[in-house]
Amino acid sequence: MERQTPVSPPGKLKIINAMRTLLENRTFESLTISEIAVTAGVTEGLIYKYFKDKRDLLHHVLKEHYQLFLVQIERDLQGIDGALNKLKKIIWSSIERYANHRVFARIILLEVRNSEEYFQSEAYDLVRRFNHIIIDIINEGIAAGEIREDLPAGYIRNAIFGTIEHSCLNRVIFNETVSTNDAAKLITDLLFHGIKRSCNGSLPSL
Amino acid sequence: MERQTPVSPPGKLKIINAMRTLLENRTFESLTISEIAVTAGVTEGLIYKYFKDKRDLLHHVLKEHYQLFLVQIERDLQGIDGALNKLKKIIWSSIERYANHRVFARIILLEVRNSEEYFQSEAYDLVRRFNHIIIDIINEGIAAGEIREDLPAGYIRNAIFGTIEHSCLNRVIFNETVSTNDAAKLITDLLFHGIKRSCNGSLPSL
DNA sequence: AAGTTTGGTAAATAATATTTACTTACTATT
DNA sequence: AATAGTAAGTAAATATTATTTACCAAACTT
Repeated sequence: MERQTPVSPPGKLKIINAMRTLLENRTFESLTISEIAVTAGVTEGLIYKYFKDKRDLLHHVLKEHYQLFLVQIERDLQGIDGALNKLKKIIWSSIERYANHRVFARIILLEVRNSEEYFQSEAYDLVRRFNHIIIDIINEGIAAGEIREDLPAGYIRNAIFGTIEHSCLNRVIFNETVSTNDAAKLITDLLFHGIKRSCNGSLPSL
Repeated sequence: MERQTPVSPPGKLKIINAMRTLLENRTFESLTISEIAVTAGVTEGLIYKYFKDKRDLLHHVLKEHYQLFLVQIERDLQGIDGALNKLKKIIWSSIERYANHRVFARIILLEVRNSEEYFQSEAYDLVRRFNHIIIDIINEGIAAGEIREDLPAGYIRNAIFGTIEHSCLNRVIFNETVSTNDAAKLITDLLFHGIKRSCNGSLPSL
């Protein structure tokens, strides 16, 4: 028995593409199934053949985005040595992603988290995988003496992502534009050296 | 012409209380207007007399919560000198609030941000006011030489709230329980001194 | 060639947010 | 005291929209 290449039927692809297109200018909640169906050129019923409900369709689109992002991140990290250097790169990549994919920034930061199903979805599985990557790097840094050992790795991860997300949130909500490089540099510096003024605080060696 | 004390009619109060009660165990989206009306002991129509829509009712409940929180914060800060000490207290108060008001933590962190109206609501006005307080403290700290002057105040604020919110998010989603004091201490230490291991990093003087 | 799966349609259903038209009671004014 | 006006509240109608159901046709299996 050969394994069939599970190529998606055209209708399914059209639905997914329509969803992505509509999300470009519209909020998830404001989209109606009928609208999605019309844009995709299929009937409403077909959407429910391939997706459990409207949210499930969103999660699918999001999952595809995360898949690309994870590939990109793995690639970005190649050839970089040292936990702090890796974290620095991850911070940059994350900010760059939010800046260049405003739609997904909006969805991820604002629109998807208010359903319990999201945290059970395959999309969120990929978020977990990403988290693991970070935690591993942090632990590597602690073991190597690069990162303080008196802070739990989970808190460090929360600080990194909390800071990034909160910073990007303002950009999403109020449509501000900031240079990715500047933001990444500032956030890295802040998280690595802290906000307190001290003997070595203002001269980041990195 | 005397100014009338604008005392809320009983129906309105019943609606607000019903909403608060229902939110205790239920997610906002899952609540129906009819359910809220039945719980409040009023008819559905009355809800629309006092609130523009379901969301507006949520924003009202949230606003009342923020009002109490702001009063509490102002009080918490009294008698504390030094920007870093004030920030430390604010971090503690914020974490304490999320820990002791899990319902509002859920609403604020997950359920309310996916509507544009929220960012125009009176509830969000109070968030802005809170933000101003923080920014002022940060600038005070920079002026006094307590806080690094090469980091924009906005980024510092984002780091503080991003870290707090991200940390509390995990607790809300996965129902973890962590001691407020421990979390506050760790987060403060992390933000003040950074994650990088350095000569003075592991011996916080605060 | 018969049976079964797959891609797809079209209309019915059901849930539920919101509106409308209407009552009743109170408050102020002359 | 009569009346106009307003605020609190009701009950039912409406309208939107997600979701389900029943059905069709082509393709694939054996």
